[in-house]
Amino acid sequence: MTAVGNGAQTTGRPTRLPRSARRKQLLAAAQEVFVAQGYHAAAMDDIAERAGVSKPVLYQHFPGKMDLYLALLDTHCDAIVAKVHDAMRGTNDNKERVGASVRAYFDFVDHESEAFRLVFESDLRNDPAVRQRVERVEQGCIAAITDTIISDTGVSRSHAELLASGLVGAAETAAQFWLAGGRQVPKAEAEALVAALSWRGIASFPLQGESA
Amino acid sequence: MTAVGNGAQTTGRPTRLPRSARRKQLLAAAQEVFVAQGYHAAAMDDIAERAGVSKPVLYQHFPGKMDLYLALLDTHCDAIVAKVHDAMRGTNDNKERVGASVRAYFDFVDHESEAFRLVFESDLRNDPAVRQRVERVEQGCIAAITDTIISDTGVSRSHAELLASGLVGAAETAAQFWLAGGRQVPKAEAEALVAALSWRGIASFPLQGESA
DNA sequence: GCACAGTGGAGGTCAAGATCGGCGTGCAGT
DNA sequence: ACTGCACGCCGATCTTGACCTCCACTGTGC
Repeated sequence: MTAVGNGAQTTGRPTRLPRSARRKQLLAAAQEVFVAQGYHAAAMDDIAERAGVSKPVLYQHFPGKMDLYLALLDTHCDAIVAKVHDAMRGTNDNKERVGASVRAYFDFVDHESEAFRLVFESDLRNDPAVRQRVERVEQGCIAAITDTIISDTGVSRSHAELLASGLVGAAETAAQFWLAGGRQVPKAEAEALVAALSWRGIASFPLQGESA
Repeated sequence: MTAVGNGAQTTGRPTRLPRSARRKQLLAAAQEVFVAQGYHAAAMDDIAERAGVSKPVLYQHFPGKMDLYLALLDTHCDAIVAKVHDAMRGTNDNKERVGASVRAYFDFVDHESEAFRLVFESDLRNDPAVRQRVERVEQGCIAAITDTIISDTGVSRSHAELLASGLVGAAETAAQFWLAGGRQVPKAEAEALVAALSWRGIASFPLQGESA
């Protein structure tokens, strides 16, 4: 049962890989398993088997299961935050910014590896290290949008943060819903729809104060 | 160390409670522990100790840890879906509907027990039974809003679902952000802000088709 | 005074993360 | 080219920890 023949391996026989290549391959295998099963249900045996190696090899590259998970998590956390930041910096047109942000979320979610589940559906939020990273992602995205809202509308920071969190939530949830529903709407159309919803929501904020 | 003296108990000494009262107390203790630690980190010993009883008693009331968790989950899943449904049925004014929905999420999140974490931050989404329930919540909320959107704007169902998911995500994320940030904004003000964002976003949809 | 019911602490089982003695392969030196 | 070596890999194992049950005690009603 340590039999090879899984898709992630280059050859069908146990090959001796250079250190870095083996590491990358192990990360890829771990990601597939974590995404498919979640952290707790994923066994180190599963990951090793998926990679076509034995457990000791895994432990020769990573000290433990958590380190493996955190390595993957860090990669993708950085990715989504960077995408949102780029969306803010890429233009000065706020409507464009909203569109680009929404696209960022859809792209992130639409990536074939489904790695977004590591961030959005982690079953380890109770672990401090993971919690910190996941919260940092949301805080980071919200902060980027918050700054733009403040400088362009003049509402208070706490209000702007709340608005930003709403926009982030809309994009995030809609993107995940779109994917889970089987892409019933073409991607560009879905993005445009959510962008329109968000833009119409936020656009008129500078003009009139929010009354109770 | 099995000493009593925890807040959840009526008396400080081992008391003989009627069946249903004991069950309710066990559920309350379990909820506190699950909310604070998550499913995996919560031990049955912790729950029993929290309730001031011994483990056998716990197992006389619930067959296993999962059953206990599902019982709690079901309660709160029903609660939030019902709240959103009520928000839709309570009025015919769509602006009011949006406001009531947002309030529903804020109320749900603001409940002192923090039970919303069982639904929104469950570390058991990978378990089929739990996944089904959590997805059913989101689907249920989205469906209720979707129906209203369809009947009042005439957009296609798939588009309406996408819009509804965006609104749900905005309310959900904003409510959680508001709470996590320490209620920096008064509740009514936060609700009004998010409601305004959502209403401005959705209100103009019947008038003009969403162009690309 | 006595039977009884229900509690409390100690233990079994099992799964999963983390590790040790063989093995086969490629290489260097002569 | 042949032999000894060193290194990376694998099968089998250990241990921990958490869910789930068994022996002694206590308080009560007759």
